[in-house]
Amino acid sequence: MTSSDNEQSLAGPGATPRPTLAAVAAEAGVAVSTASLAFSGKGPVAEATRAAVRAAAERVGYRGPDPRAASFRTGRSRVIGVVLEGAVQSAFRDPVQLIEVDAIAERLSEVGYGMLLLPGAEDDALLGGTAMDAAILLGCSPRAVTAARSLQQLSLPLVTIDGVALAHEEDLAVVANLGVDSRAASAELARLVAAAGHSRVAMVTLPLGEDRSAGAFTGAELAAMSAATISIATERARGVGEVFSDLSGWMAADSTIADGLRAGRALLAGRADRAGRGRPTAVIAQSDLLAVGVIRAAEEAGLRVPEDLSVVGFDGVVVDGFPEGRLTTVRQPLRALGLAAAQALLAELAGEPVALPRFSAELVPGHTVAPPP
Amino acid sequence: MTSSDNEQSLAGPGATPRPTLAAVAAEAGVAVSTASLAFSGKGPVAEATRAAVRAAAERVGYRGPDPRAASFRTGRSRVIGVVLEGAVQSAFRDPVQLIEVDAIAERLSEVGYGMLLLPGAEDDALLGGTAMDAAILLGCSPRAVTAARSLQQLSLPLVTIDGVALAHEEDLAVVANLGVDSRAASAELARLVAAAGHSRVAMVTLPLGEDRSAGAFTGAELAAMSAATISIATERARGVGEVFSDLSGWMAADSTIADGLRAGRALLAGRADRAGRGRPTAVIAQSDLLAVGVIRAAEEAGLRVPEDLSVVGFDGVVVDGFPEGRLTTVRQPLRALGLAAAQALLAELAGEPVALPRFSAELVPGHTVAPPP
DNA sequence: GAAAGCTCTCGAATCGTTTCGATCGAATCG
DNA sequence: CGATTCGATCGAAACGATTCGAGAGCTTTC
Repeated sequence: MTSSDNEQSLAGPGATPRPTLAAVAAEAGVAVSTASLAFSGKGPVAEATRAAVRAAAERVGYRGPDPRAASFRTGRSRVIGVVLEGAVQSAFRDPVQLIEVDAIAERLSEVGYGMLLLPGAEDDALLGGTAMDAAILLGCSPRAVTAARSLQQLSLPLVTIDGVALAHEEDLAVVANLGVDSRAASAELARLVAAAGHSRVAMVTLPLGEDRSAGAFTGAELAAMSAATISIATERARGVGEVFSDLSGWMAADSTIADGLRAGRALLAGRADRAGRGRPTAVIAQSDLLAVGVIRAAEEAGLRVPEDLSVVGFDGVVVDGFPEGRLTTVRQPLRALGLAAAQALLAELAGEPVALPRFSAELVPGHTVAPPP
Repeated sequence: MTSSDNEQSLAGPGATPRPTLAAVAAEAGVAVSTASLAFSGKGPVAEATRAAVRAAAERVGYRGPDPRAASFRTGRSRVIGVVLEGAVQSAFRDPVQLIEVDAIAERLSEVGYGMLLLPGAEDDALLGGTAMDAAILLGCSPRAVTAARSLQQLSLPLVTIDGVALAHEEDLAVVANLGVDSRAASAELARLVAAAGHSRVAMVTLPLGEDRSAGAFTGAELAAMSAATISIATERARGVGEVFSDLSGWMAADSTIADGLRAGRALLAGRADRAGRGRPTAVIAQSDLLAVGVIRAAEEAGLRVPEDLSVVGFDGVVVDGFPEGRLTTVRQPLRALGLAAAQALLAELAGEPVALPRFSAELVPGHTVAPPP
């Protein structure tokens, strides 16, 4: 093929109008209502009639009910919206969201539902402008709260994953807020680090609030931010805080290896940190990607992991180019979370009670924690 | 938040029905048709009336026309489908598709269109079951051809990106087949490698056909496969073939760093390849991810790039953890391709002529090619 | 043999919006 | 001042499916 076959599609005037159920009914010599019943297999229809309708449909080239008409009549469009935190690109650079969305798509397509991907843009016009039956919100940015309100006004069933900020909005009636107990899982990891004997520990966090600018923080600064905001990052920080108080560290702008590398370089630079302590012997990162970045920084600095530096992550995802199972982390049941989110909405739409399992993170011991040198 | 607040949404019986335009019209004391005109801003409506209608809408809590009803009436649902090759996860692990989809989403959301993500599953039920106005097909798997036929039957405008296989299906009337000239770009890279003096060159290809099992191939095998199939991989192989005939190499199962690493290990194992030649001095990889994997394999084997081994890629994407601009490759205008695909469909839907720019790949010289040792 | 109970089919209403043609009043023009 | 035009508004007709209640033709039962 060459660059761009500017092939004018001349489908305009010659386009045959899509055959309707009325045409099928006429062809089969039955009423439209009967044709509908026969085709959908809902009502009591004689086998002969059913066959006749099917044959007629075949003859006139009927390919099933027009989804637009059907969704108008039934009030259901068989589409579920997934509101991302930001652009598609940034959302899907993160394996966590990627796995969740994949699981959602999988479950939805099993039952013939479509997935409408909604970049969490500033503009909520899309939310009201396209038909959907329910929505899943990923993450817990302030934007998600806005989106949730808009969607709520349209009285759409809502489910969030990791929507900690939304869970605290009293007036939002949400079907479910899914997610593991980030705080407990973080505490568990922190205890593991403490048990190995570390005391000079630094933390690499996800963005703590709206402000996405990266940089170092002291324990006091972290405490102030944690008090003011509710987010996944502050939840996890609180968990670590149960074990290590007054931790300083670095806030990353995003959950990427590159950000982790930057964080690692800053933390391992050798000079004392802003609180006056020496180089940390352990780093608690709030995501696996960040942790891998920190490990890369350690290697750059000639430090061995875990002999010279212990590192833990969070999420339990497979990081490209990093041996699976090596990193000490906790594994979130991301696929299960995605499936459950989809399932919860499908049940809600079907009018069935929504039964939600409990989700918990599982410790992955790995090989990146050892006693301090 | 704890694991799973099983918060029963009791919105069922108490749910207020969505206010309709009729309610607004009644409140404002005008006809429904006038209310529609006033609200949409289409017809000639007196300023006073418009204001009255807006005020009435505000009072009754009208939040714009029901998208289902509107799309039923107009026959447009303001949704465009994007058919992926496989699961969401595998499609979006590839930065190439990720950037394209991101660009599509961006353009669509600018004009208030939604993006329906359709995993290219075996089942085409979804394609006919949910309302969309047009579709974009990514990649050129055999599955895409099937999907294209289904969508064509629904007389939906179609655009492909890198749909070389589809471009050769005579009976498919497609608005546009977008993509750079992969063959020419590959030839350009191959000439660059040849100019550096290489003759023992191996190729790492993307899956050549339906068969996705990885493994080594000889020149003859490659020729046979190229003759039998049309795909991005065979196109690029042909381009390289213009410069180096009878190239052997390795077919990767997927465009990932891990697959590139595997390929590199196999090719650099030191023993002669199946055609009896020694270790290659240059590797032409069909994607940047594969190329980075090969470079990692070279490092593992203690080879320096480019001093001991030259490596080129394809795509021009930023690979996490690899310095931007270092890899010798060609850059595809991926964002532009995505934007153009969306734009082409929007124009087609608007009945405007579709003007497509020419897309060409741009050589990124990089620093991974040098004369053979 | 009539009443009751089936199974199958049908007609009609309905969903909420957009759009087309008609109408009505006021302003413009000759 | 009457004829014409134009802008603003309205009523009604779609769009295509689903669904409900009614009824037609059976068979079963007393």
